[in-house]
Amino acid sequence: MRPVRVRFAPSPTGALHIGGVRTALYNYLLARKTNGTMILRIEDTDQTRFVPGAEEYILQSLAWVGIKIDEGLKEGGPHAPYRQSERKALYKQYAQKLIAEGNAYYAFDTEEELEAMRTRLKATGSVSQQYSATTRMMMNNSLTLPEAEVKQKLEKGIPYVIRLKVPDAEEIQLQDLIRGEVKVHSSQIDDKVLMKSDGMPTYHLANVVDDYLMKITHVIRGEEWLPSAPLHVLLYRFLGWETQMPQFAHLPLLLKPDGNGKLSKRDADQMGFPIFPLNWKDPKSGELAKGFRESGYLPDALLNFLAFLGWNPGTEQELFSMKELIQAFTIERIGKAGARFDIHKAQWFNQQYLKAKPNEDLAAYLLNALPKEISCSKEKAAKICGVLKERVTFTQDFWQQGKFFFEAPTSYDDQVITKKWNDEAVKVLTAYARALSGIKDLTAELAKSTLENVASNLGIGTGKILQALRVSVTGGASGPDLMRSMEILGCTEVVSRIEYALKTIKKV
RNA sequence: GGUCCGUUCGUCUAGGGGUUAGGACAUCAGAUUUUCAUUCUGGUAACACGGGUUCGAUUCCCGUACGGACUACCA
Repeated sequence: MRPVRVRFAPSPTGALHIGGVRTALYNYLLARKTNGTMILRIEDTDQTRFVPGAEEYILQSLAWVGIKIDEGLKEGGPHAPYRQSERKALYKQYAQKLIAEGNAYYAFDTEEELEAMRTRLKATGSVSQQYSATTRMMMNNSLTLPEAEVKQKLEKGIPYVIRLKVPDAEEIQLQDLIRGEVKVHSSQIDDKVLMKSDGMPTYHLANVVDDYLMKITHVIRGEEWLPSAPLHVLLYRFLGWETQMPQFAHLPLLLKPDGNGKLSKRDADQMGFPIFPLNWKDPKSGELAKGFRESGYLPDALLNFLAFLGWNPGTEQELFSMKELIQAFTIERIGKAGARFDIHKAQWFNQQYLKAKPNEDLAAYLLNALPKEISCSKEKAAKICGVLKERVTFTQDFWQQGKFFFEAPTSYDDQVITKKWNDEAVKVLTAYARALSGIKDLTAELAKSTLENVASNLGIGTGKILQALRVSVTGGASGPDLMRSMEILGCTEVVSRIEYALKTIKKV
């Protein structure tokens, strides 16, 4: 396949949600696979919805998951600027061209007039209340007004919008890479606003103009754009760019876990799991939405999970590195139906990735979570992660499950005490602590053999007192391999913990 | 309401005119294990429905149902 030029074009109206990350990912995979170019374009044509920090958030999110941009805000590129608000002046000429050629027109209708039109149409039982071929001649625009009056209004600075003059009876078809041929009758499309009264273009115009100017070859975006795709085709045609029109691929949506509607920003946290890559604090409401990163997910695990929501390689391999994804990815293998977002699968992926990581890498997560007053060497942290890695799902589990390595227990698991803390246990533990205190470098093997010796000397099976030993050393009823844990703790600490337990735990 | 898109185990999906409809997650059971977890083995579980086409449809076609998206001077 020839090198593609693809773009991810979010609007900075809030946190980038996970569906957007997947869209970015698919674009990125295709770009890398074909040795093409990944472009990031910020679609900030709606000034009323501008959210401070959103743009930076998008950048950081993409960086975190490992999607690298070739052309964009920070990277620059031959088609800069990559922020639509900074390209404002550019769009007008194209709108003007459309007007000059009779494919667009000025409209002066006020909000009230538009509303009146809709209610009037509704009252007459009309099936649609759109500004379209059937209604435009009843409205306040350059098609109905005398030329002089239009000119006068324009000169006087009366607010206006520019609308596309959609042909009234034409079958518009497009070839979608995922869905095949899609046909829509032009009568179903309304006379979309191209230029808003504030002088900004709408998405429809801006997106077509920029895709053309930036030489985009493939538009890969969410299915929510499918209904307006024919409109975009029309725009390409009127602008004389139809032969250079990019190919379209409309991705299946990411649905809520219950399948009821598309996964939306509002679902964050309410469902008990993140849907944003990073923590996001809404600057208006101050509400904090949890991110995947802060919830303990690894970026490559999240990416792997996301890649499989709507795409699959057709083999039975499930674990894919970014490199492998790039190699295996094809648009043909993207599915058509919406995919429900199932966090269980994401957790499983995370677990797999955590397990596969070298202990030294994992150590960072533990070190990071450590309270300031606790210090720990990298080597020790790596060791701890090593014994813990088979049992963690999230990065923060290393600290949560490994706390006992740093803090001697002050309370003990009740169930173990009632069930396993008996005379035999006390006898063995007392002897064990004594036996251990002579040892300098405690290893797991030595800890085990010493325990076996002590126990067998007393005629007691080790199995019977292991739980008691665990509870005295860790305070808990379950945890990683006890002998290896004791090796990490060191002999002195182990002995003191056992002695403290022996003193503290009173069996009634 | 209209337009468009979709529909294989609970979930993500493979498959495709003749298959014991495959895998993974989840779930259940058993095994291993010093606990819990891991791991291993096994089980439950799906082609939305109705018509065609065909010797034969889960697969192709048409309907219906259901779901979703869109229907803004939002993207």
